[in-house]
Amino acid sequence: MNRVFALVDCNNFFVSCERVFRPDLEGKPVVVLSNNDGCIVARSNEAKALDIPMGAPYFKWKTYLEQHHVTVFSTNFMLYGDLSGRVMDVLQEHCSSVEIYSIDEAFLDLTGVPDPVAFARELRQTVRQWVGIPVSIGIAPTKTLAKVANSVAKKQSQYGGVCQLTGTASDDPLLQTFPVEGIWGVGRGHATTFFWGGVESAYDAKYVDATWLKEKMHTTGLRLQEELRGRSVHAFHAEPDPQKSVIASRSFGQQVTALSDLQEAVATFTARAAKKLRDAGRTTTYLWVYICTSRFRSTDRYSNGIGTALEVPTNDTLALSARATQLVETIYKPGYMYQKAGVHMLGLQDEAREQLSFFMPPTTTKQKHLMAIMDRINDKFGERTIFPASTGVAQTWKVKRERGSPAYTTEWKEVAIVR
DNA sequence: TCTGGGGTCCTAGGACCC
DNA sequence: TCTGGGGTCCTAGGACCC
Repeated sequence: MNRVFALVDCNNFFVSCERVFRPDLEGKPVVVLSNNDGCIVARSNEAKALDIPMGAPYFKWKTYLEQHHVTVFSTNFMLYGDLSGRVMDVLQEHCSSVEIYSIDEAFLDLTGVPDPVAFARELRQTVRQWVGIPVSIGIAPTKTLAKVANSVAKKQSQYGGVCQLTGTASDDPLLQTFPVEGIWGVGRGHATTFFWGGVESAYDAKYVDATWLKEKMHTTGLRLQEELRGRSVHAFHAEPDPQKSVIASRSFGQQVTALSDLQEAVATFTARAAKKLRDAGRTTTYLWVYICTSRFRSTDRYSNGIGTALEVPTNDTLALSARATQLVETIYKPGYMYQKAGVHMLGLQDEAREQLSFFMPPTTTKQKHLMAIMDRINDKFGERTIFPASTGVAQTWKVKRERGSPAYTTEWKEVAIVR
């Protein structure tokens, strides 16, 4: 039996989240900035109509935004995460098989649903009513086609937010109008390859010679084509795979030069990543640290990273911070204006599967207990209520966030007040 | 002055072993 | 002086995603 997938995608998600609490901004241009107020990462349709590009640096567009009375928000991840959870709850309530794909997207397995389009229309209404977030839904026998259908549903109002593709030749007229670079999995590199091969539309990619495709894009290309032809290659994962890595990194609010500042920042990011590990019940076996100057400056650039395999898998903040600050010291070069630092933890394992080493003692019960207490306090009273001294007190490198909306749903002191 | 952050997957190439 | 080939594991880096 043919599978039927749906892709539910929130429209302009971060902007829609802000509008839930600012209904006066409905119909008006709104953008949301990335961390550090660096880039524009979400735009309302009205902002898109003003030709404000995705990823544009804020400082370059500030004047233009003011001139056109665009409302600007700093990023508010607590709010977006919370509303995302509420959207996913609604989806899970109406469908038994949901794969959460990102903060604003989920695949549903609608195989066996008698009228998927009618189902999707109703679901769309429900999410809008219950959570206040508008969504678009694409339906198809493969994930790639569901993505295409979703994109069409979002951009062409005559579809009313729901579009279905079948995986047969009846898709072809629509695929002819769909640019190849809009396909899921086609980025800049593959788009260039397609361009030189004369492949312009999704239709062209569907019927292009498979030998050529394999030579140029290897299995990635072949899989993409299979999916466009209606044969499902990308499996549906109702249960998420265990996470394989965690990253914590930030650009600094202002550039720093001192080793001690970098170590403080790296210790802070390490603490954040280690907390993620503990929350997920995972440990890490490999720690990687990097520091770099701004990639936009033309001179005096420096970037370097270094990693180390850990003798004993751990998620202990103190142990990891100590290693991380040592590593920073080995790659630090004085005289540079550092802009960013980060920590990657790789080779994650299940916490329960503790491996003993001949050379090092296992993480002691005492250390685990300390971490548990620290987490409990910080979960209850807010991040960094208590923290290791290595992560610093002044944090001169801390991010900038000048136009933030309140944490309406996750902080009692900031809940919306009805007048 | 000011340009995001967190992930996954794939491939190439080196090290090492037999 | 002559100097193989195949397999596996690891890491780095590219490409892509949201």
